[in-house]
Amino acid sequence: MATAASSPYTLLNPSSMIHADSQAMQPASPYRGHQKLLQSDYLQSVQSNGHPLGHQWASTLSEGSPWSTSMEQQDVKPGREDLQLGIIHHRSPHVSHHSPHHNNHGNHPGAWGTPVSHNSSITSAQQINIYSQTGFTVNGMLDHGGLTPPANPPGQGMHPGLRDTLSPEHSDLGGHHCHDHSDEETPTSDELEHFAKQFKQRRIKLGFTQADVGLALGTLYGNVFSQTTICRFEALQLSFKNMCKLKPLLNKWLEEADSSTGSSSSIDKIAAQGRKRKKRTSIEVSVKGVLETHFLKCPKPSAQEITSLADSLQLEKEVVRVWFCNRRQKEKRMTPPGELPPPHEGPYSHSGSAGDTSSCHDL
DNA sequence: ATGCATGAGGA
DNA sequence: CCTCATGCATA
Repeated sequence: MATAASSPYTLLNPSSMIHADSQAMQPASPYRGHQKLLQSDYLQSVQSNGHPLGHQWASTLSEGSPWSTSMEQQDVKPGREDLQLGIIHHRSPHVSHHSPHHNNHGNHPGAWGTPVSHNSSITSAQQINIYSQTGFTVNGMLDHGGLTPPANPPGQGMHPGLRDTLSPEHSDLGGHHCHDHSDEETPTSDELEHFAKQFKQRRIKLGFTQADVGLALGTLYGNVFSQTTICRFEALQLSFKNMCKLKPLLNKWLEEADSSTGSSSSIDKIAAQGRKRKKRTSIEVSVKGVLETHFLKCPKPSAQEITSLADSLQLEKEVVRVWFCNRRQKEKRMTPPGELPPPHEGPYSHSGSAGDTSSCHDL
């Protein structure tokens, strides 16, 4: 049960509540140009390492990483809200200094496929940093009754169109570069991985949960994050860009948490999104299998294919479409700490010929 | 920790 | 429609 007719929304027009407007319909290749490119992209990556994009994230097993096996740390919260009473008052003298060692795993810059050389997001992040440094600590910010508006949407400042195409040469455009900040330029995958690992450890050490951190970020910088996001960050399950964006924030939090051992987490409940969320549809394993099979054949099925697929699987079209979207995202993120090496071959059905139109057929 | 979902932005 | 960042709900 709980398949197609499980959602209460199914009673109505599934699309009536969403946005069933007739939008501009597009032929077939909306993105990178040609599907062929896409396909080769996928195939290439898969063939390269066995996993897409060939991210070598989990290649850091050199130093007995404590974050793999059975490291179970869920809720070790000593009482963050009541933390004002019996708090952990043991701050480490100096534990924060990462060794400037990098480049060891044969990792090349931009291992994530999309080397974002310079993100405006980073820049904006730095802006908020200085902003928050205006002079109030965690304790000092408790008077947020009036809610001091950071008044700056940090996450919105990034434009996905900044693809650096030139090498780091001495290109003088107009003579404008006068920034001498500490660092946080563009962390490498290696740095990110290390940071994530350290972050997790310290977080646990301090007795904070992932959710706590998410909320703290909100009170500190105005950007709330959920447990999910923090979790994904620690697990390196975000895109490179996303990781880069979050790192400065989390780093700042670390500093704060470290310095203010007697901090009081103020919980801000600004949740007011009266949005009815659709019940999570549970897709049966067998159905998932079918979907995965199709995904291997064609990661980006057309609307028509989705429709027919949904029909045969007795699922809503939206569900199937979303499933594919999520699947693609999953493939895109970096290799999870789980392990890499599946010596297997993913897609066993190579179209073979060189003159493949790269169009998904088969119906 | 993850699966399905929403939404903004983009071509 | 897609990608991408993010999160509720859940296993």
